[in-house]
Amino acid sequence: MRVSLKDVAAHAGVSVKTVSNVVNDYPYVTAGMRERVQRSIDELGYRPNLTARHLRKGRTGIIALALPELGNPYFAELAAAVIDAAAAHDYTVLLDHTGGRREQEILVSQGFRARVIDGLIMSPIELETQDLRDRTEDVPLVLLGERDYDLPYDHIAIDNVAAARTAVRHLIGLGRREVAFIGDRRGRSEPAQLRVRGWREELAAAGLPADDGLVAATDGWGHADGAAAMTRILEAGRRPDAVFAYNDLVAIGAMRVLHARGLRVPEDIAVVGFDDVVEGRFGAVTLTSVSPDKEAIGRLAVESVLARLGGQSPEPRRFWADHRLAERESTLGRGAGGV
Amino acid sequence: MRVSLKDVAAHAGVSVKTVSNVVNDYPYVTAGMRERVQRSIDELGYRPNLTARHLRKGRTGIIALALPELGNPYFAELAAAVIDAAAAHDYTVLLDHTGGRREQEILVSQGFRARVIDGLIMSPIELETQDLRDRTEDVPLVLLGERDYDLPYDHIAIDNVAAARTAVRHLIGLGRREVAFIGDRRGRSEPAQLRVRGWREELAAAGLPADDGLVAATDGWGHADGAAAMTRILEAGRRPDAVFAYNDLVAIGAMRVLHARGLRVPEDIAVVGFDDVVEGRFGAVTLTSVSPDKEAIGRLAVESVLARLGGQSPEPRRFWADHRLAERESTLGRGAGGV
DNA sequence: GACGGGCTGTATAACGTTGTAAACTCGTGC
DNA sequence: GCACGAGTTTACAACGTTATACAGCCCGTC
Repeated sequence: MRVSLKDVAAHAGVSVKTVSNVVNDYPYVTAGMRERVQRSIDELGYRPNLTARHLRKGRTGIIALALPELGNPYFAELAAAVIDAAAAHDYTVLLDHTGGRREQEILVSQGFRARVIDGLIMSPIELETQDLRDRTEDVPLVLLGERDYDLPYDHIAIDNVAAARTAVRHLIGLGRREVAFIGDRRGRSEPAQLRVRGWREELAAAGLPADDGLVAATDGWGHADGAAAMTRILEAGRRPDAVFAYNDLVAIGAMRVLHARGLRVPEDIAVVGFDDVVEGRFGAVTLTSVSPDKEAIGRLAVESVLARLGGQSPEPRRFWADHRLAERESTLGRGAGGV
Repeated sequence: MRVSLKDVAAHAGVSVKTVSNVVNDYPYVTAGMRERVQRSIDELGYRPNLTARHLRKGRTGIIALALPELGNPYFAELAAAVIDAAAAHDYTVLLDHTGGRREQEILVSQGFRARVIDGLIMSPIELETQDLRDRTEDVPLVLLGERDYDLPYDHIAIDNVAAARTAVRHLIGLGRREVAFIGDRRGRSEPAQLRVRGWREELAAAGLPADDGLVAATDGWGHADGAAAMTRILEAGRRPDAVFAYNDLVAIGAMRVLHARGLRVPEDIAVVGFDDVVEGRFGAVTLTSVSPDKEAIGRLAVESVLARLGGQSPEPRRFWADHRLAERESTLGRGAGGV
């Protein structure tokens, strides 16, 4: 069995609480006593049992981060940001993946990790407002990604409509007139809808028609989905001169198809992605992408969830993280580009 | 405050233990009693406190997985495999990232998560044998990735030398004679050394010289490292006809440079990567790669660590997971290829 | 020289759960 | 009518920790 406070106390000939005091840097311990206890601690190799400590304290020091897809580097990079932000507050992150499936998202939001976590940060894909309304769990929850949940939860997002408009404006600025959108999900995803809306608004602002034949829906948001959607557009006889993709993976999948069919990026078709993942910086054609401030998102998420730990319920807030457009070869006009 | 067994017991007018028995499906509970207690549980919305349960039971139901880099899709995909395998045993995975830094790896192996996890699966990069010998923590540890630690820990790996030989043999089979290796780390990484050894052995077996000028060291194993190393080789005036990269990211970074300099893959230079990440299947030129059986690795890792949970210490074992060569365009010979 | 007050250390009781063992409730057999 | 045992429920202790409250001690003060 392992060494507990009791063992150390016996070894040093003091009370359990005194050892605890030394461990916790309680001020009223004489130097001599501190040293004597410390020696026993070192000798026996004592290390505190966090489970017990947290049972007593009511906190575990762990927050969960539920993401739809670890394989998507955007989420991996976001996870790194959250982990770092949590570490700055001495918190550890328990990573979950939901696969973006509603079933699983409900389970997680209902806290099937019951009581082992202090808070939950979740990036939902299919979760519905009603699912959250039904939530009984009292562990603080913070949502990532823009959704119009009208619910008392903090929310960290970037302005998807504005970001999409930035991307489309950039394409139009290159002289493109037929801009396709790849990665809609037929109403099952709010972020996708918002990006489509931004696409539509910006086209309208430029006096261009928003052609629904150029909006391609996908099942998921991986490389293969982008490739399939691009193929579908081309085989329908359409030949847009620009593509705005839901995310970088979709964009890269689409570019793969363009390349395979001999269409040049950006000369024939310019492409803009979303997320600014590292992968987009190393293809044969580097990818222009909307770049959300992942560090800010991670930091805000951790801070929001920790702020609610005390049990206080401040007004639910919506935080907007910044984004910018990282311009690269896939939309190269007269110059610019690079990594 | 939250609902505890005590509250439910009071509400139902029974003892705490009876409620516990109902919760745990203890067989000797009458149907009537079970129903009555269950009603109270539902009414009060009771949910067990895992911290307390685990303090009592000595297990937390959590295993940690320490990986060097979440941003590398190989590790993300591996993590998914581990999470799935753990879920099959009702275990949850706590994900750590060490950044591949020795300092951090030591910390993790020494269990700074002290007592909150039942076991640890770790994929070390810089960790030394001595660091593990100094390990005092008694949480079961399983190592991923091939290292020649002569230590009593289970080990899951693929045969790196054999895998590297397969890759190089494939290149030689295409008629290539000058095969570069990109991604050595000057003795600081055992897997890299083993892959270099495989490269060397296979060249020797084919009667070809192993030219050290064609072995490029890198600082890390990301896209940028591959790009930098490839640039160095070319600027040294070398022009190999094939490249075997430490992993896919390095390979993709190298291909980016080749493309930028107008060298064609595979016509001028064939490329083989390692890990078979999804990203490699969607570049302009799809990437041939050594494909480790990630599901098997995840499953074996979880099973090994759980097997040691009881405190028994069976002989440390070394498990070999399978690998195969996934052939794609970057080594296209006379036919073949595809996704 | 008794008294008050700041400094140290300790005994005890929790936190919420489950294992152990004992106690209670029946129906059955003699 | 009573012992017996199988079935059911309970009291208690324990997991390892920390909060609370208190008991000494030393010191300076009146």
